[in-house]
Amino acid sequence: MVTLADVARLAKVSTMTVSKVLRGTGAISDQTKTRVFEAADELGYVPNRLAGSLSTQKSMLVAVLIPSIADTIYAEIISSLHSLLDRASLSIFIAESQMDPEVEERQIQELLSLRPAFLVRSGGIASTQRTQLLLQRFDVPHIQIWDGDDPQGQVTVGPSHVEAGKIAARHFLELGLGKVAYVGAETQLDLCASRRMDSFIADINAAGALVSVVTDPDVPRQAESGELLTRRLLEEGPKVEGIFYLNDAMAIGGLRVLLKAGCRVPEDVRVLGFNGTSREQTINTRLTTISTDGHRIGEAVADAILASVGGQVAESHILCPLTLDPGNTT
Amino acid sequence: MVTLADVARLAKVSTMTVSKVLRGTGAISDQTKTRVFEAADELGYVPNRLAGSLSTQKSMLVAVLIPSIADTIYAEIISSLHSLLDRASLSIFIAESQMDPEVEERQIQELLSLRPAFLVRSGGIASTQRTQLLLQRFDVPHIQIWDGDDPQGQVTVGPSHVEAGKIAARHFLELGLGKVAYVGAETQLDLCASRRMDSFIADINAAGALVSVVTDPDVPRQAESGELLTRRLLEEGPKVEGIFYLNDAMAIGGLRVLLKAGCRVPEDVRVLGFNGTSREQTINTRLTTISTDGHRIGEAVADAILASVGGQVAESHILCPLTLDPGNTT
DNA sequence: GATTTATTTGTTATCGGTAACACGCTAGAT
DNA sequence: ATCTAGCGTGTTACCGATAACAAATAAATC
Repeated sequence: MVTLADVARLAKVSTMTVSKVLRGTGAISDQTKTRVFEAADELGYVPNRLAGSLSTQKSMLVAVLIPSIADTIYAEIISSLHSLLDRASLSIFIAESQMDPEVEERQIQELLSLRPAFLVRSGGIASTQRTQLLLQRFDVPHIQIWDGDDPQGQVTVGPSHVEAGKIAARHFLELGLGKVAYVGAETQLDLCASRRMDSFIADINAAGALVSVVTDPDVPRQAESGELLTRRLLEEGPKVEGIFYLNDAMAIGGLRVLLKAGCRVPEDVRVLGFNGTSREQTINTRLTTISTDGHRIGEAVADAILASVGGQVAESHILCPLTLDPGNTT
Repeated sequence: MVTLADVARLAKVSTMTVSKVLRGTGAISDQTKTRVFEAADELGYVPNRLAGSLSTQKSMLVAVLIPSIADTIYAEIISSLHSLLDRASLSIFIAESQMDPEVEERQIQELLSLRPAFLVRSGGIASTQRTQLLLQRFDVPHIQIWDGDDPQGQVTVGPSHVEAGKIAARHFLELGLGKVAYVGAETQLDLCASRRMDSFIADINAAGALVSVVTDPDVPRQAESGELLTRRLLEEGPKVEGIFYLNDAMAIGGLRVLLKAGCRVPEDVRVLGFNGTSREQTINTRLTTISTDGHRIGEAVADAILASVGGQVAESHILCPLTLDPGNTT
């Protein structure tokens, strides 16, 4: 492996000089500069950032902890984050928490062991005591994404899920619906989904329009669960005019069941999802949903990181707008 | 920041002893073990892997370079890869090449500067000379994913895109179609897509069934481009009975245009995509497509990495199966 | 009780880079 | 000619860990 010393030897200077030349610091004559560059080039030298970071005590690494990389919203966020951090030579390493506080704790420990310059983590999870202690002790600049409701003095970027529930409720009430249901899945661990549900239910209830809440802590948040629980809802009996689902995947599952059962959508039943379907995938039926722009979150996070690395303190609480994304199911 | 020395001081032993205890190496009495553990716990010590890696000359880092994180297939691969590498305390670094050889070169350099123990990169891209030189020089164990056609002595995991084209052609021919078209987009940089196209065209041509090839190097591979190019295809005149698209997004765009134009699908025109739509998102119309299981690729990659880190050499060329994923558009 | 052997712990050097400062040299001021 | 600046380059110490070996302590053997 080629090291600074190798380059120094070839260029007949000290390692320090090479270090200075390659980083563009200090005063170096043009003559030695070119000699060093040539030597580095000839040897194909690539600096060892592990050593560099250890020495400078700053790492150029950004740690990202999210529930799941396969989740489009997070993939989107990371993608735009990457392209913006790239220019500043900040590298991204990722870990999945799977929405589990215990896993989160372990992963944060792993991530911190690389001494990142910044930590991005998804909020909306009930972190363990130790996790909080760890973050406090390490005092890594960090930002919490996705959960815009619960700043608690943290730097936060994300939408308000309370507002999402309210938007959904308002939408149904403005359509004049009097019989509305909510369909969810396991939400003990997902504080954001819980908040959407609670605020939705509260507003619908206040209007006297709530007929049913179908949730099951033992089913995953997938299309199949949407099918299952919607079937359960239909069996329960009460006529329903509008259903708000935990997410788009479940809403699509629900849609399938409703259509198969002969319900007309949106004439008989309106269906509303949350965050997930992409316009790219829409052929005929487009699910009406409430969504946030992941790229926007990515940008806000990148801004905060670049500010922090530059020694400044970022704006503390950025609320991302939610939009009712009209389809043809409501 | 808490260091080994801090723990050692508190436990009244040397740093070496602490190091041994925490890594479980060497012979240490139970007595000191507990003292050390307690001290580490009390201080909330998290080892510094930068320092550790520098010392041991092995990094426990896995670098991943893919065209785009937002692409579901890669997100899927990374997700399963992460869960499998997690147990071995291997961390994942990601970077996007955007299918651009120049960007790839820069990103590989960035990634190599972290001295990863393993490099995963997506193939199907015409790497620059310098990139190849760099990889050769560094001699990092690495695996090439996605492109299963072109081993070139490399360790490779992925589907054969030549075969994908053949599967598509066979499918159309078995349906008895005599007028078949291909619709693509910019593919100079994407060797895999080119291979699919070429082998598809060759086989369709051999059967005398090719009526049109519509590609445009200046449009991105999105649904909108599918719409645009399908419109162009329809305007061109020749009657078409089957269209194979570069990917699912474009196929879905095409579907929209075809349906709007009054074509019945699949009665009048059959539509076939490649890799992308998820069953989760399907409501009524499900695009027939050819796909590979990203999780399977992830597993194969994880196996190779774990073997490599364990000092073994992995199997060199794993061809992932492609399946014709039936929908209702062919 | 002396010697060997096993067990446990500590010392020193090193990984590849960088900060801080020291040194040598040339050039202009006196 | 001597002194001082300032530029260019090198020295030394350290970042936080670990490998390899040395030392100290305890246990076992004769």
